[in-house]
Amino acid sequence: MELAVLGLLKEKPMHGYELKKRLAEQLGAFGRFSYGSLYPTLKRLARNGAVEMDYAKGETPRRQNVYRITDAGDALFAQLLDESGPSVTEERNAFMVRLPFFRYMKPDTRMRLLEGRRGYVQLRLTKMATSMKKAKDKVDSYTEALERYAVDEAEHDIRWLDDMLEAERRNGNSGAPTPEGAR
Amino acid sequence: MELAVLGLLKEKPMHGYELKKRLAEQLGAFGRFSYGSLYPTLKRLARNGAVEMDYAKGETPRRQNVYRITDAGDALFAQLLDESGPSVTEERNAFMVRLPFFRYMKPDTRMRLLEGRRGYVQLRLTKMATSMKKAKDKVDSYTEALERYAVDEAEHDIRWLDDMLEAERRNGNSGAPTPEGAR
DNA sequence: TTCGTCATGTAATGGGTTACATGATTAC
DNA sequence: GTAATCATGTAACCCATTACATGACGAA
Repeated sequence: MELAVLGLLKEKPMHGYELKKRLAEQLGAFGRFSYGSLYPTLKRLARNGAVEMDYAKGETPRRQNVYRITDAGDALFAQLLDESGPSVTEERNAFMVRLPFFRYMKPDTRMRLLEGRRGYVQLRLTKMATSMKKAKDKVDSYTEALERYAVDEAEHDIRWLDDMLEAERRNGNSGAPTPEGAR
Repeated sequence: MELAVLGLLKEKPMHGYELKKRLAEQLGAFGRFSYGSLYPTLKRLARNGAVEMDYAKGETPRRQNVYRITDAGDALFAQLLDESGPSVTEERNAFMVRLPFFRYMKPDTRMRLLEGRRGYVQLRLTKMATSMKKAKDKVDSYTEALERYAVDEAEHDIRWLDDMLEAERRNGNSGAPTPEGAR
């Protein structure tokens, strides 16, 4: 959430309501963003100096409370992008929420995430194949539908990730040095 | 989490470790289940009398602490399945986690969920189409990839849900009465 | 004897969810 | 005038995440 808010504010200053709309529009498929978490997040970020409001301190206008990202906010955002650990590659939503901000990443962070996600999805696919062979015929139609869904999605994801990886290598010049034995 | 644990325990009594493995196997693609939430959940369920352990009270054996669902647990499970509100149709993972337990639902609860989810996905699809037309050409390739992913998924989901709905109507005899004008 | 995996938990921390509460402005 | 939507927040409650801590058992 913090990350998404900072990323959107990097584009341009906005007030909470607008932020909420942008979040719903762009990331609505990969997470829910309610006022109950948005405003506290904004408050927290303001407390830490990552964002600032444009109205004179002291007053609390009821309307259009615009937030602007600060240098500290920029730094925090960069750090959040860079620190992305296993939870980002293992949770689809966490991964997807970062996608619109890939352009702010260093090329090798991008590669790390894409490859990390691909590896994870591939691993899941293997595990699913194994466990489905074991439990074969013993599942009802709903579980079967779930399994089919999960397998289809994993295969689709891998194709999709491969496309992105290829595009990344084509123009991006990766960031990873040429592999050892490849000269 | 509670729901998933109860659902698995309905199949047969299990200890925590086994439960964790089953969760990872069947639902790993739609949520992460760690010991840090599993054991507290089990504890909570035990406190509320929804599950019971098989060892003599007082002792705490270090090994194979088997949990069994009680009648109260059955009731709680049924209630959780039936109460599924908007969050279940709006959050893919919440929906998917329920899928293996559809067979325990009343036919009309099943229909409600399937139709609810379909409606929600359809709505998202429409909204995405609108907002993409507005922001056309102004998005970078990563955002574009995200949008394509979201649209593809939504379309796939609708086909998948339609298949399930059709199957449901074919044999299930729905539970919904024949529509008014259809005689 | 050491590695993997079986097996069970706790503690702190933090953040999300739901529901509530309020009021201005715009369009019909 | 009234409904929709713009706009901002708070409070309580709960639960998930992460990291930590421990130890037995089986196989190599």
